[in-house]
Amino acid sequence: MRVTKAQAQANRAHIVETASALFRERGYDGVGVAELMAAAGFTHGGFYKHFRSKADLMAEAAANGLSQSLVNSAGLDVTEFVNIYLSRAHRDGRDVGCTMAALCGDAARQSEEIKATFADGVESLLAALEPGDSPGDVDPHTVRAQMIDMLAHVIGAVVLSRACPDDSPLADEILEVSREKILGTLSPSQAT
Amino acid sequence: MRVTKAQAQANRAHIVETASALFRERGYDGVGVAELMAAAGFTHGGFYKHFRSKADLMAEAAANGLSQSLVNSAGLDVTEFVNIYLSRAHRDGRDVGCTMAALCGDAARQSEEIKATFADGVESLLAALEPGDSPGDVDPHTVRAQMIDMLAHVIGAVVLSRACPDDSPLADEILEVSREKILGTLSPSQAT
DNA sequence: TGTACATCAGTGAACGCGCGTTCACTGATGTAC
DNA sequence: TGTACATCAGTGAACGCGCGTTCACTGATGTAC
Repeated sequence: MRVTKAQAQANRAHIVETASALFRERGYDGVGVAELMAAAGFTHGGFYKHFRSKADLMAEAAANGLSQSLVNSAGLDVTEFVNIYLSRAHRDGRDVGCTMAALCGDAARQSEEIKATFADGVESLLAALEPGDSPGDVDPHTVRAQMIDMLAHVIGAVVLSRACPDDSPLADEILEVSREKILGTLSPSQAT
Repeated sequence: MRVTKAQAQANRAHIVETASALFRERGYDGVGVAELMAAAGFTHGGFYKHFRSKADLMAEAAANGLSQSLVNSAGLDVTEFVNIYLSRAHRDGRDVGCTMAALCGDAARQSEEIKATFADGVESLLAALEPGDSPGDVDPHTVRAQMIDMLAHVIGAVVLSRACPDDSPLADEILEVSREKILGTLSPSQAT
């Protein structure tokens, strides 16, 4: 039953990606090792040939998910980013969506290692986004503040919207209202 | 070992409050029935004399915690609310802080009943806060939109800040930047 | 290039443990007369 | 008001179950000669 080195490496990566999606959908406590390995197409025993513990995988899955978000949004104009982030599709697609939005509530209760991974994810995302056509303020300090605030804002809107019942008017209202307000903050003309 | 009807009722309320604090601190999956009852000063067997299941208690604890937030912030001017909400003290005191900020990430994966409880909590909070000295727009629709957006915004800031390592500069930066931005949005003069 | 042996990714049963829940029991409270 | 009995909040042992983790085993891959 031995497998090629390359194949083993690919299998490992596949497990990490499967875990990343499952954790986003059900939370760290909501997915067991056995279920996870089954979802990835393996039996659970082999898990410890790849990872020292479930906690190790959690950290790796977080890093993987965060860098995935990075890839998805690198070079995106802030306006595009906000529109995608606050779409119903993103809110309803937890497993393929932003790891921060899906797991930052859980991350707060996890190890310092995982929290550090999240903090790194925030910094990377800030660096990857294009500030867009801001008014005259190209002061890096101001731009960074604006980006941090924007990120907290969109995450809050998605997280709060997800906490409402499926198909509830309030869930959609939160998304729509926040999108308008945030875009208004970003564009040169201070629209409402 | 029987106990006065009034005492039993008080014990029940005490269990709900203990649960509300513990769930906020560790999440719904992070606290077991036995540990919870011990924290409230009882043995675990008696739990089912008060609640049909752990899920039932979760819903009740959520409702209790949300109405607690309501009491704490009823009649508060929005500016005061934001200042308190985005304080380090609130971020670091999960167990005594806002249930929405502590558990909305978890709520998204729970029953529709719990989600409905959260949605009700949002509506109640919106009704309880004083809009403050907004410019000229006393249009209820506009005020409501502003309040929803503000709520998503502060929750996002707290949740994201909590996902960063303890005492990390970024955690504090998120809080400070967001506070400035949000207060700027609320006050008549559009400060940065 | 071919043969002999070591390696190790993957398998599936088993481990101890803590979970949510049930149950027989206790004894003070509540109720009926 | 006093007595006899039913109720039921709280106790603590026990239940089945799924969890994270360990282990002996398999057999194709990798390596040494």
